Amino acid sequence: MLMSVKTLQFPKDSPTCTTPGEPANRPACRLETRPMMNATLPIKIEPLKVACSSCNLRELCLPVGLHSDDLAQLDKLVATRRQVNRGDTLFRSGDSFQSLYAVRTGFFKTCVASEDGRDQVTGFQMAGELLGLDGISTDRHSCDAVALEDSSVCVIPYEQLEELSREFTDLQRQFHKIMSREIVRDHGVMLLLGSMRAEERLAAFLLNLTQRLQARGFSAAALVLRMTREEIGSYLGLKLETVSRTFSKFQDEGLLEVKQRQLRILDQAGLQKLVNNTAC
Amino acid sequence: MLMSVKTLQFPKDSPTCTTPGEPANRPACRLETRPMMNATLPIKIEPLKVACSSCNLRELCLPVGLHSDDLAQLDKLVATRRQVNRGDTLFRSGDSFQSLYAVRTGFFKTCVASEDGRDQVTGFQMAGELLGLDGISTDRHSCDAVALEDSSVCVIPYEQLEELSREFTDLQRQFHKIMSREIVRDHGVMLLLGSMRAEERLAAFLLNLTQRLQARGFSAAALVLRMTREEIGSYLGLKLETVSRTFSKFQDEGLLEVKQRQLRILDQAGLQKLVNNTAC
DNA sequence: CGCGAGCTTGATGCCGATCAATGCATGTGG
DNA sequence: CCACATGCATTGATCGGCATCAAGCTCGCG
Repeated sequence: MLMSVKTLQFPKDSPTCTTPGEPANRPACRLETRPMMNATLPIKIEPLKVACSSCNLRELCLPVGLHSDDLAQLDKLVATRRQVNRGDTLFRSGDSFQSLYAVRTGFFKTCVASEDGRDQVTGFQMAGELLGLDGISTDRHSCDAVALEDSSVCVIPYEQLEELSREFTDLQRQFHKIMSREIVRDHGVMLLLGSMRAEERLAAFLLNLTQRLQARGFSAAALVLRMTREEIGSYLGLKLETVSRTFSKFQDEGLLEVKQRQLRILDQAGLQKLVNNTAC
Repeated sequence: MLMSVKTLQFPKDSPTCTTPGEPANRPACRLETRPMMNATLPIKIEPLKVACSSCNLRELCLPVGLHSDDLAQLDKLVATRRQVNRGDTLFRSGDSFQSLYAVRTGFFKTCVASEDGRDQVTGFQMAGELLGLDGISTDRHSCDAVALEDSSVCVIPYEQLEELSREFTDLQRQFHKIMSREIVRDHGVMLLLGSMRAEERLAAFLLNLTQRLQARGFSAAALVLRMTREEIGSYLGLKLETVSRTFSKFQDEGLLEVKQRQLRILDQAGLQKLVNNTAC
């Protein structure tokens, strides 16, 4: 979240994707209220044939900028999908690292934990975003990835990705850009956590969220939060009460309409101002 | 800084390097007090032949795990050094991205800025650490890298690195690990900024610093800070007064001996306890 | 209907920010 | 060499934003 922060509102890299418009968060992201179970059921591996070349996320995901030859190769690599139900983990800290995952549908959070129990949400991932980059460093994952709604991911075996990217320059380049972008994003979050006040943090968070939804063809104005106040708070370095109060404040000021997890952005410019006009 | 935080004190990846021992921060890192000038003088490019294969940092830097063939290739790639004097910038946010840099001697900080002027130190880099990974994502740097003492870096032309890493699996792997490690480190900093109190932050910071110095053969007990209280504060999301007060508190408690920038760690275990025992 | 998870809202207190003064080391110019 | 300026660090006094503690509320579900 939060690219270089200079570009909070208009990330340079947001792919071109026409935005259909209003109908509040499309039903595509369904949030049926099902029991939130953390039980680790036997993992469903669905060897459904999925072709990157025909995926409607290809302009957002790993294949960005690849030509048909390369894409055909990538199709061979990304052969399986995996379904992850709400509340289930895709991987946990300590798990051995084998694959990266591209979110196909659904929504995830990643979080790290310190041994004394505290944990910190380090990001929220939606369609087209990659999960698991943390695992490359030590061949073990260093965070948990948890589905916040029923989701499916494309499995990208890492060894094979390395192999393929030795052959295809464009794929190599794209992969490196994705890793670098994650680093830049993280720096933006550090800036947020290190120097912004509660209102600014929440405003920045909301703007970032709507941008990313918009890039995926959703309305920029209406959205449904996939995460709890506590998860937002963890991500932003705030307590859930503060998040809640700040939502209420924004509502009082006419910036937002808040009904539990249903949000409507009424004054985007007003939110943007909050992020910029700090001290003054 | 701050790897996965689980491993704050003993990072798995710290290379084996015998530690010579006591003599307080070796004079190698000299800090002659020269005028702190920010003027951008004509950049000195020193085409000194530097061989990774004979560099005493090769067990800490990009060459980790490479065999002699690969190393010979890397030597061709990394042909130039660049001197960066204290206060000068190696690169700035917005500069076009061409190369990565490996710190050879000296000490750097990197910082990002929001357009309203605030800025945030995102890291401190010492010998063997890589600078510039942020630039890959957009072909422009997204942060400033500033030398905190007279330093020299090895210039690693990025295009050539990509090329070479297509040829040499080990180099590719090592490079990916370095990027991933940076991501993991960033997550650790987020945990710190999002959930720790001032004392814990400073303790974690000091422990991390001494670890890294130790990995480079310096004493774990005595060190000279290369950065100001304000820079430490920026990195840790605190004000300089808080940093100063916390140093004093640690001193009162017998954990440290603080004399301006000269530090002596008196009770490492005590600091470690602070990081773990939070709310407890 | 009643339970529970998640959300809202109020009252209070504390940690760290802010404001301000002083100290200390270094460098400069008379 | 001293007086002074400058940059950085320390320390105190005060203030405020957010955490904490504590009720209630809402909504979906068994």
